[in-house]
Amino acid sequence: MSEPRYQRRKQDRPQEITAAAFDAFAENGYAATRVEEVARRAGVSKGLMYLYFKTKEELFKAVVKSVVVRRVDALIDTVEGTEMSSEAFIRGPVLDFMKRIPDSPVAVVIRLLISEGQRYPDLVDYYYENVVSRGLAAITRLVERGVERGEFKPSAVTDLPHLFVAPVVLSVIWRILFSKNSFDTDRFMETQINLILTQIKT
Amino acid sequence: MSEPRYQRRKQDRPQEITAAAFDAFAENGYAATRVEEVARRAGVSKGLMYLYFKTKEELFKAVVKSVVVRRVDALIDTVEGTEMSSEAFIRGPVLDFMKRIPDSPVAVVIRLLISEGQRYPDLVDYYYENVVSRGLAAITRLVERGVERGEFKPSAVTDLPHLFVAPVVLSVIWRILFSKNSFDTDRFMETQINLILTQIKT
Amino acid sequence: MSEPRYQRRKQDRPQEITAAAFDAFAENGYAATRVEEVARRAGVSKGLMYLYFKTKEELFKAVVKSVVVRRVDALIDTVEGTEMSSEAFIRGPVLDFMKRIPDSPVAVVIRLLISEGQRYPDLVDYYYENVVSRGLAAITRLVERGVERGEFKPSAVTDLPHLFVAPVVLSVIWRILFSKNSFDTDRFMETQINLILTQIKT
Amino acid sequence: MSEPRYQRRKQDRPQEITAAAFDAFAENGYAATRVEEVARRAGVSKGLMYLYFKTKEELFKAVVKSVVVRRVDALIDTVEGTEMSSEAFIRGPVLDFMKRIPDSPVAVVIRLLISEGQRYPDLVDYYYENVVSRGLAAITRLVERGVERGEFKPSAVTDLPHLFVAPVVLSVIWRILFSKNSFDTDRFMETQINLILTQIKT
DNA sequence: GATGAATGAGGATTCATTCAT
DNA sequence: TATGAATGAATCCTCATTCAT
Repeated sequence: MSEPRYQRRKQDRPQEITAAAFDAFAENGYAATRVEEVARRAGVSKGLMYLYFKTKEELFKAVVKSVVVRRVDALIDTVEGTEMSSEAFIRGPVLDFMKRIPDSPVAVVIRLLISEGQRYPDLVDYYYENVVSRGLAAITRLVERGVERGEFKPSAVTDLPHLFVAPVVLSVIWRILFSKNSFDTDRFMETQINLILTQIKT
Repeated sequence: MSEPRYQRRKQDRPQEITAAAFDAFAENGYAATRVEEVARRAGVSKGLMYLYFKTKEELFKAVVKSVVVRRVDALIDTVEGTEMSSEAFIRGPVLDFMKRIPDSPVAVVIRLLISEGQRYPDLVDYYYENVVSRGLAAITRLVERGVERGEFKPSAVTDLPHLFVAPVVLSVIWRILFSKNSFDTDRFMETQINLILTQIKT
Repeated sequence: MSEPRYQRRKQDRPQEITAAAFDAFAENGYAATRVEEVARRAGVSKGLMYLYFKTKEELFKAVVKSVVVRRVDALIDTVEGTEMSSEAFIRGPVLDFMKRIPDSPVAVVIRLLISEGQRYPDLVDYYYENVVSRGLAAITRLVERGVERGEFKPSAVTDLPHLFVAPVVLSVIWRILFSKNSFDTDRFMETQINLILTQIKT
Repeated sequence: MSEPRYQRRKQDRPQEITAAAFDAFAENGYAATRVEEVARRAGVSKGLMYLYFKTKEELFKAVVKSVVVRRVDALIDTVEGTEMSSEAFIRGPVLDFMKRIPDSPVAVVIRLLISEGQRYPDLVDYYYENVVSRGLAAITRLVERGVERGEFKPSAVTDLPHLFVAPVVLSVIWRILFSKNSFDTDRFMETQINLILTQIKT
């Protein structure tokens, strides 16, 4: 009947724990989440958590690092590999990717970084280097490729990939804070992309 | 350390305390700031603080509410009162206002809301209604006025004032997280405004 | 009827707490004594202890330092100030002092130092310099004075003040460990003093 | 780190574990030594340790009991068996034995007993009966034999074998606490033996 | 027998809040 | 009022001990 209350599952534990911690942090934030609560959600004892993560801080860092990275890499790879026109690529995969972010774990991580980042500068650095910097570089590359191919004309947009990202950031923050006053973030992003492309298309 | 400079008058106390709390929260976040630290900064005893604010939460709410509101109202009033063309108004006062936000207390409040907002929904509501909603309405009105006057053509921008705000939000978040990898947020906002105006101008 | 459960007695607290801690450490040793237990004995809350002593370790150090020092100084002063013959001084005040040690707080401190000293080398150094080294120097001085006065002949005892101290140390350890198999430590010390004096008297 | 060198034989396990525990306790004391650390040093799993010693306390008792006993017996036997004069025996084997104690495991056990003895009175009793009491009896017997043989005259020393032991105890404590301010404990013990023998020789 | 993953009671420490002065 | 000493619930973390494998 009852589950064995004692199971050896060394392989899966770290992920189970970070997953549980992710949920807990997402709901209550880092400071307000008790280690015991994470353990409970992971179906594990408090002590076991400390076998895998030396401190609550380390658990936090593991949680943050466990999210995102793969997704960015995937997108970056596609940029180079695709046969699509730059515009089609932006209106297609890039926009899709952007639209998914506000509902993805990324939004949670952004919230956590904003809340706790000041105390974990190395974590912020990690994120800047692995996600932000590479993401922006990918967009820049995409625009440059459009220029090289004669699809786009040179413009300020080339050094301001932030223009593409701005509506995503606003949408994420909006989702975090004002989910009950939602607005159509998809259309918002589409409109911004339109603005940009209209401007730079040859 | 920092002795109170003069004998403070009682009626200034609450503001002095919220100002001290604002600084402390700005530096360390809400959870990591001790009530005692706020008292020390305000040059006041812990006990006295509790005379003005019944709990740390209440102090937090007072801090958040103490920021921003006046500024938004001022801008909103100007929209109606001005003789300037809509474009000139946007490129002038509005853009100036936007540029100042990332270095203003607003950035701090945004950080605090993102960190702690989940636990204080009424505070988020307060902000939404008094700042966000009214700010966006003001932008919408501005664009509409441009349309009425024949300066702008009707477009999606009318119901997406968020387009104006997006670069501000990104800049704020950037300042909070990546201040050491700064980029030219002024030029960023100008470029976005350009994008929008180019599109909607008749 | 009931004692007020909340009393402001800033002046006395540190001593009350170290006194309570001394008793608790004496009974159970450092590691086995809970901070809460010390607080209970001091009639004080756990939290208050941390107002006066930042950690349990610091409390421990304060306890150790609170004992002994005055006594050693007093004896040392007397050595120089007295008119007594060296022999009379040794058989009188010195022997009395020695006899009292095994039942004094010093015995407790010695036990604590032996138990925990390895982890607090600075505390051991403190004791060596303030108690051991000065105590031995005082004895050496006493013997030298006897030689100068022609009461004693020069001998190995001059550089081995430890000979005077050895029975005290054994008595202390005995008291700590074998109090239920007590032996006459007073007579033991007298006999040792006799041995020494018989040997060095002119 | 330290791989077990050979496939150990089962019958050696308990001794290997107590030896490892002895080293660990010697370095860090009982309370500060983790069972896991002992297991690691013994090249054995934690679980296996609990097969041999039901609790950490039991292991501690085994460690304490594993030391010393044989040496005392050996010395006691020699007292009766020897052809040497009492003085020669004391200045020879006995003094040698004494000199070796401060650097021997006995010093560690003394420290452990002083630290933890209060909680393990049966262990202290065990030590008193098997080591202290018998050791002192052996010295008493030795002196008595000297008296019987006309080498020594009757004196207080007969019932104060502690006089022989005192410098050993001081040396042990000194070694434990002040090893960095070492002094010549060998000469110290010799001088004490000299004092005693000079006094009691016929 | 062995292992070491898993458990959870126990203990140090923090800090918002109270209240005697 | 004003103070800051005093309180104690809350929470992180450790480590002896157990037990599935």
